[in-house]
Amino acid sequence: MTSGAEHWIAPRSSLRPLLPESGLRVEATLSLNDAQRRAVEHRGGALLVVAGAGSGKTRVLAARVARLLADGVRPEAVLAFTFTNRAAREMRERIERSVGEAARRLWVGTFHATAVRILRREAAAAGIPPAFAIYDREDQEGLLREIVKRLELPEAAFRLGPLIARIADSKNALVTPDQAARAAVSPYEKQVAECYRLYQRQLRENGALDFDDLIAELVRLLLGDPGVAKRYAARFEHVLVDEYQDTNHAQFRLVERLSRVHGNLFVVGDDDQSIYGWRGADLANVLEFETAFPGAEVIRLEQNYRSTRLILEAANAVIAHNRGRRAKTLWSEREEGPRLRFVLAADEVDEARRITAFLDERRRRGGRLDECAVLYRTNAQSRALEIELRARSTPYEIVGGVSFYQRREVKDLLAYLRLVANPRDGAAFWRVWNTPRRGLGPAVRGLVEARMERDGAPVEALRALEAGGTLTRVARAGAGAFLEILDDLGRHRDAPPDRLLLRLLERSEYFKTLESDGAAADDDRRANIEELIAAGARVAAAGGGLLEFLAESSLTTDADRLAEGADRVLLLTAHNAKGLEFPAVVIAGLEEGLFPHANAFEDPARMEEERRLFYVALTRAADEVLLTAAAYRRRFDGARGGRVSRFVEEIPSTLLDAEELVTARAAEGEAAHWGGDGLRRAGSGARSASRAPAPTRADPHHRAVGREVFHESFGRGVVVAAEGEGGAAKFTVRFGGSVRKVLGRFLTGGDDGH
DNA sequence: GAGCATCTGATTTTT
DNA sequence: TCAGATGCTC
Repeated sequence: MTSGAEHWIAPRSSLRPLLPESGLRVEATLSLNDAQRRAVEHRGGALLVVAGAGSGKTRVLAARVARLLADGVRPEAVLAFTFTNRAAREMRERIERSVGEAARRLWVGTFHATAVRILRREAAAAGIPPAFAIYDREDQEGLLREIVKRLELPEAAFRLGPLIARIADSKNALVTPDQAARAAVSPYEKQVAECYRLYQRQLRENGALDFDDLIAELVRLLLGDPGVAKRYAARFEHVLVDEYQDTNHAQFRLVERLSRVHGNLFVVGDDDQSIYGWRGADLANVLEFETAFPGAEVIRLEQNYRSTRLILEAANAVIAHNRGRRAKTLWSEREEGPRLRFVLAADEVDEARRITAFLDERRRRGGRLDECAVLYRTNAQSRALEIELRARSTPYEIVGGVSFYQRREVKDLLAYLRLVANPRDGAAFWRVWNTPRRGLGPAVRGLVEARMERDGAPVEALRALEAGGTLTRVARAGAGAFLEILDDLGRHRDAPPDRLLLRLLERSEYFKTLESDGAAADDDRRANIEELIAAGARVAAAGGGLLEFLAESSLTTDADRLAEGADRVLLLTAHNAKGLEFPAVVIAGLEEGLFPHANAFEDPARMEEERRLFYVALTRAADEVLLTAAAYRRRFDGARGGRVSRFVEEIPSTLLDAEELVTARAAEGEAAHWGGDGLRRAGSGARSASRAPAPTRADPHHRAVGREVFHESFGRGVVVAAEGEGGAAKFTVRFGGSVRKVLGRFLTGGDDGH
């Protein structure tokens, strides 16, 4: 088990960090600056390292661990928490480079992976099945959908998303269903608490834990079982935490419990990079570190080794607008570098075009695509970019979105394996009991559910029904076929996961279901299945089995699958970009309502988090930054125009090279009409004056785009888009700082075509 | 029970 | 715009 467990915490060999920092090749401790060295050589006790962006925190963490080992600390006495597998992998690799083999015996992993590792060992004490399933978002939704239905709650008021978020909040705060019920005041809160209670019962019956349970159950175990708690706290002489600003209350308690015997707690964090408040991250863990751990010391790392001075200045200026932070100012010894560029595009298509043009231009200067990343606030923004990049044959790779392990075919196959590991896993059972089709539907489902009252596991309930005489001939045959597959797999449960998958494919004739779909989609699916098999083989090669494979599939995200080598631009959310760096960074969609997102408008604390997110995005850049916004953007509910993001305005104009979309008409000398709030800076940049006319498109209506028009109440404006014919024609017009959709007949001037 | 048409809600971020 | 859920028909 131990060697297997190592695997899913450890890196997959084919993956490498995207861009090793330049100082990396130098032997770790040789090149440390004074503050870094003080951190690495800290005598022990609690230490908070406030590490600004690009200040070499990963290096410090790795050097710290290497130092501990050099001082004679046993590797298995060192526990290091990270938030992403990528960070865990990187840390382990760095340590391995300086200390070699011993690094493998360290406990380095994400909070969740480490929690799984401990919970599997201590399942009996924790009162959970050792082969517990790990439920993802989809599984959670499945359970809660049933519960909302059963309680006959109004679906509109009890949407799954907010419901899951509330339950997660409770778990992150270590609040049990009972406590939630007692604390509930409003009828709504009471019903949420009831959902939570039933949900938790369902999880138990399924032998499953959700993500938040992994941490919460471990904390509960450590708090409730002094024996176990003492064993682990005594074992880990040194506890380290990366990205400490992202810890929530449950994680704080976990860290606090585990470090209490030896008191050697080494945490690294940057309050300015806290971007997971919505996931329960509590900035107080950083801001009040010395209170929580009396006698704790604090060391600041403020020298940035990544970005040019201008980029850093811009980032400092923006983040200075936040109040709740530990004051610090990053500085760099690097050159000044070019100014940051800002482009206002007409719409998201134009924006994508400008970004592609930027990439092309950079390539002409000799740059490589894999030095570039396009960052955005929401995954949906990738679509317009993709279309344009594809049209221009510019290679790209999207990180995030629908991840590999969420693909239908992958989840289907994994559901079979989940059932082999844990027959009580209802979510997995209902997912595949009739996939591929075998004549089992709602009628039989009712029978199975009734029978489950007695037999518990759905697999056993179905078996009982099949053996009995109640099923129709078709259903009976279907049930028999399904059970046969599960039994067969069960007999080979100890086989390597890839063998198990191959056996499953053969038995279930899963490929046959693919043939009914379109050929292209089929090829995709086949490729995914092959990749899944390869993943299984990798786990097997590392000594892991079924459980390790399933854990890996649950705890691995798309961001962890970044491969190096290919020369392509990376498309990813700002959240996903944390911890990465690139010579050139594009931040797209810088509009009020998008970045910062509209949901943060009413809440100053959330607005500060948006700003931190922008700060994170900006500080990913080493040499070059392009900021883009679209005057109007198509959304699922129609066209929407906005103002340029306040974050752009917070960058001192001396650092900004503002290149704006100027219409054909305006180029003749009336650029002022684009001068809305965020756009006032026309002319501050060297190349702002004469841009090409607004983009033309095949659609004839777009002849109006770029025209200057007049509206009775809104005044003068410029058309950014048009649709419809004649009197029904609608125009999207930018009036000063705002963009509105208006009917053509209310417009005058320059509008000859309609 | 399967397959098709229609409707609806979603888009904030993820271990 | 689109994917998934729901409802209807065979």
